Amino acid sequence: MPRETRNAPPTIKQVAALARVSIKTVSRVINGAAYVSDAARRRVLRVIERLNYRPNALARGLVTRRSGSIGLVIADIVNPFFPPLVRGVEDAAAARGYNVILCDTDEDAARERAVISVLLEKQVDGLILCASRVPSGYLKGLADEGVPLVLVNRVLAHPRATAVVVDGVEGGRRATRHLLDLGHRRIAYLAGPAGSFSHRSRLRGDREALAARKIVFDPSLVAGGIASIAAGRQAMAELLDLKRPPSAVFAFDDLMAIGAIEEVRRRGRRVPEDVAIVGFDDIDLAAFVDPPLTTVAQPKTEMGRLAALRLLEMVEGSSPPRPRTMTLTPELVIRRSCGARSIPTIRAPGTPGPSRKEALT
Amino acid sequence: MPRETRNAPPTIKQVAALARVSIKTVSRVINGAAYVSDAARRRVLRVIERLNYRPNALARGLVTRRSGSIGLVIADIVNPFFPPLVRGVEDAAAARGYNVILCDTDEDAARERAVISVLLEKQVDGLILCASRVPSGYLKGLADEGVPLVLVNRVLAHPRATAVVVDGVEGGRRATRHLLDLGHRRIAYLAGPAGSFSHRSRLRGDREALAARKIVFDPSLVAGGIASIAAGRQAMAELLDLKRPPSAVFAFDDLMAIGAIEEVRRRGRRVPEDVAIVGFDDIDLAAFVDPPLTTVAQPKTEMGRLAALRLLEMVEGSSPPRPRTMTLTPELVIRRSCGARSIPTIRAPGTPGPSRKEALT
DNA sequence: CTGTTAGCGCATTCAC
DNA sequence: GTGAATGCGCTAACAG
Repeated sequence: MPRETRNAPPTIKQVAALARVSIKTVSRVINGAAYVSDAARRRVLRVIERLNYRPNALARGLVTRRSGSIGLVIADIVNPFFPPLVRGVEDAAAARGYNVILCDTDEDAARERAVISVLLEKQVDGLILCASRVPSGYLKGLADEGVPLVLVNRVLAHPRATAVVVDGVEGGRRATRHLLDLGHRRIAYLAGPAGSFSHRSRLRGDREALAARKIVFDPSLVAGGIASIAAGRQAMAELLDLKRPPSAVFAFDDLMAIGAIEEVRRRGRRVPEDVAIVGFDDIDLAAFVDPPLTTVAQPKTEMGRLAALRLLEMVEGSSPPRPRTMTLTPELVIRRSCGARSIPTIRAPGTPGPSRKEALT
Repeated sequence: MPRETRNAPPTIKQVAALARVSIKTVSRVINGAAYVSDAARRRVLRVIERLNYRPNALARGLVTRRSGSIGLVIADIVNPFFPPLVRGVEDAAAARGYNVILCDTDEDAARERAVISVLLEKQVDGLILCASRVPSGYLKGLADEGVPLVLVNRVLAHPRATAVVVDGVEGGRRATRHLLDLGHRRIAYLAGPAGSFSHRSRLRGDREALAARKIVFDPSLVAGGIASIAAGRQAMAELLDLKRPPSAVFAFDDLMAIGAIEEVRRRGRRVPEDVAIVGFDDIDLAAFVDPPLTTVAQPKTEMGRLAALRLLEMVEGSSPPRPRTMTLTPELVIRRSCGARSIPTIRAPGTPGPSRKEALT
């Protein structure tokens, strides 16, 4: 029997009345705690069933100071890097009875602050921040307030903040070293967003690998600044227009690497014969582009899972889990965009999963 | 000055005290409504700033009966079909001040019921259900309760339910007709999940197109049942093992189509020369696989946007918007997996955007 | 094992 | 223009 407006949902009071018990008893059977006589419990359950009663989580949260929701802040769910990560946190959260409120920022610091603010008003029990672009001071302020906080791929020097990062420096080193091992000497870097912590560390790894081989870093071999296919294409174009174009490029992420491949081929040149390309992330697409992309894989789902697990430890436990920063080591996945001896079949996306290593902070 | 535990956040009461006004006045300046003297407002604002006060949305929701959150239920965020859709609803929701709580069901009806239940406990203001697998009766029950409900790619005969669907029958017709126009007569169908409404309509479109050309539908030319690359590969294998294998296949979605391409090539045969393949969805990957996939495009972001807009109309307005079912027409994107005269350059993903048509219900 | 009494933080009648 | 009182639906002490 449909009615005109949203029906007033049944309350715990009505359930109690119909079951002829006190409110508290109903509360007890709902929360499973304490002892309730079997008879009473059965009556209550029957009424709950009949009324289709659902406890109001807002009311509950108001008193318990727990909303049962966590906030997940990412750059953009359409960026293929994020779905696996989101899924990882969702699954871990759901397993412990939490929901996730998802917010995209497009890497805009102002929007990030705004969504964090709203999330906090909604009384989320904690926050997972990916691709965070707000100043450290702001983040420390949150941590000082006592907001459980987990950062992904960014660290924060604060006793109450926690992070899950994959070692971007090492990833950059491995990428560039791979190119060096293949004989390349003019290796370009397709830069990610200037404000990005990941970008900085990958670039650092790149320079370290170069330095280790006594190759001087050439700043003219850096182009880009936005992580997208289009930007990768554009940056590659600039590089190709150089008097002495690079023979290889290490891209901030797979999206840029794919754009770079497109641009190289658009000009009638070949990958990897004319230009070798390494990406970063190992998004699903990477295995399917032509040629399949050699890339530094991040364990995305695992990162999400770990971030959620650590966050919930902070929420439910007392002190932040140790080590405060959990560092995972990324792995080079060799496919065909570099001309190295490649594995025979296309690697199924997400199969091997990079190794994991914890580092103290 | 960090403390050990989460600080007790400031309340409206403290703000009122420090600003030397009543609670109500604070409430007024926060909600922007009613008149407040400039002096009082300024004082309040200053205190809010100083205390870093954030109104407690749970408490507010308890009294207003509005949580400011909507529930978004999808199959799996890792399936490339969903991110653009999710982004569409997120953006539309954010623009009106709503957050979205995301839940994956993996197309499991029991899990779907469970997440819906939790979402309702959290007092979401409405629900967007994609890839819904629960019985219609259950959905009608929700609608009867007065829960604002928008279904995506599924319809529900109920005066208070609303839907955004892309015409799967027409999509199927276009896909198969395209193959027929290319001269194919043995056209297989890679089936999606049996419980899927999208699957049923696409299959129907396929059969209608066949019938229109007086071709008898051959049930042995149907394989599959799961929407994934692996399942597509598997199903294609079965088809290829037939005494009389098909010369073309229409796949339930792009993932299956990509799996099919892989299997065909694994056997040393070519796409489209030996087997022509059409997919459905136009996920980003489709433009990048080799050969680029001809597919029936769904306007994913737009679907999400419309779903959110309609939901919020129901939430904030009185009656469900008309037409109750909004039908979008999908468009065939011709690339190279069918051997048709294809467009010269790779179509940038998501560029043209299928046409839109509303249909009354 | 069970009921009674207080609020949680806020918005909302009313008066003033 | 503003304030005091009431309750949203629920949990948490405490008795009993």
